[in-house]
Amino acid sequence: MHSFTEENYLKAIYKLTEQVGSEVSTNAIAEKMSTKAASVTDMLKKLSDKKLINYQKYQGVTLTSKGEKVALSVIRKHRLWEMFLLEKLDFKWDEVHDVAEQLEHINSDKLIEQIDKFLNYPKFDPHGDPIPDANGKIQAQKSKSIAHYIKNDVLVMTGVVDHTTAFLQYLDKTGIALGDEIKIKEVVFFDRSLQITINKKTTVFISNDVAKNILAIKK
Amino acid sequence: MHSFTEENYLKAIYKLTEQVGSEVSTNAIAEKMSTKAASVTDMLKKLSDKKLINYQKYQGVTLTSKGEKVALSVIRKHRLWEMFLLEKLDFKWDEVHDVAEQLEHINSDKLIEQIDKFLNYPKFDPHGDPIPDANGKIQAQKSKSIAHYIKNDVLVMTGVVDHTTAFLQYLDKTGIALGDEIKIKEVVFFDRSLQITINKKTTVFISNDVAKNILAIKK
DNA sequence: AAATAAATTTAGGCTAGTCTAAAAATAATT
DNA sequence: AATTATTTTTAGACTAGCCTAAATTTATTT
Repeated sequence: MHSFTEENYLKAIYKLTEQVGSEVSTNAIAEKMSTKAASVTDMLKKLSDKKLINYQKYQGVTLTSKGEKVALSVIRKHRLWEMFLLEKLDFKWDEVHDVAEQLEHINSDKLIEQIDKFLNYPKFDPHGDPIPDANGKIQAQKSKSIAHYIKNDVLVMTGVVDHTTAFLQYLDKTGIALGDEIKIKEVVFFDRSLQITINKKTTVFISNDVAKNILAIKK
Repeated sequence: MHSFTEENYLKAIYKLTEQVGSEVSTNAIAEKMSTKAASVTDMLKKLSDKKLINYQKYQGVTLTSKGEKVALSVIRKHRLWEMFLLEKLDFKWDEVHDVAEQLEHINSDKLIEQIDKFLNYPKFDPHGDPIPDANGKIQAQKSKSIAHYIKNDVLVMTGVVDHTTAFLQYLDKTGIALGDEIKIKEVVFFDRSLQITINKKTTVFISNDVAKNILAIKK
């Protein structure tokens, strides 16, 4: 297997690649990993020897498909553990990250598949980020705030941007929950507030400020 | 915090101390840790510098109260995770150990307290071994097989020795489960079979062979 | 009590991952 | 195009944990 450190480098490279869309620089990795460029270079050589990254001196790096598979597996575990901590163990939003950073390196296929089952196979974590499946396949579309969608779009609520209890309570009261179907009935021109239908039943109005904090994907 | 390796050494020393009842030898630790005596000596120096063990060259080691606290915390986590895997994630007996060995090193007070709560604060793991509480306090008595007890003893069922599905199914059918009150009504002299009352309700007969595989403590 | 055997420690070396300081390569500026 | 600035890599060193081989201490026999 791969060491914790190797896994963390691969995850960092994956996420940086997502952001920049091309080769990732040594300095960018160093910053993300809170380490020094020289240390990164050492690790890049090792990962390259193991065929986990494509690396040529001074040219930046990309993941090989083998490396990407490892990264996606770590991300899958991270997101499922976050879900588990939040939903089953009453963790608060600001408490989950550090623990999930540790749990994501636990090596046991059975463990993570059972956690997945226990959570009833969620497709998105509550940040709206997609959870890769056991084969590393990832839902093509990423969640966007519902402020980005247009009239008549039919969506699935996948997460929130603002995780304060105040906001979560507002959602609760309004009757919007993870997994709900949301249809955009109307976009009010002058303030971009929305009229939406939840699960084909109730119809509510929400401000643009609220809309910006609700994540969804097209159904 | 302490490294995984340090935690594993402390746990090994704790368990060996339980077995031998006095100072633990370098060789015994080496064998338990599947490593070489020279490596153990190195680690003993480090643990001694950190005041986690009492160590004098050639004289064997004992844990300091600080070291014992760490060991008990690791054991607590190990036993709670085993419980969790077995009860909540449908793991089999032979599957839990390796994963619990990893999970026992996850560092988060909140995590382990929530797991404890989620399991409804078990006092014994299903081996019948006591689970230390959050302060490292451990139930004084260890579980013994009910074959050790005598007429009129009132017990709490804490675990099993034989974890085969065949035996577990037998217990299930007979109506004996973890946490049940078991009263020894009669010990048959010639074959040491038992008549027991479960939860003050049903009374059943079990052979000595079965009794030897059921763990309990005095109520 | 001396000699031998067993256990333990020291000495020196290895790998993974990190660091600082200096050298080399690439990018930006004049 | 030449110079300067930035980025990246190399060189050499450090710690944690591990190893083998040799030295030392303790235990056991004779």
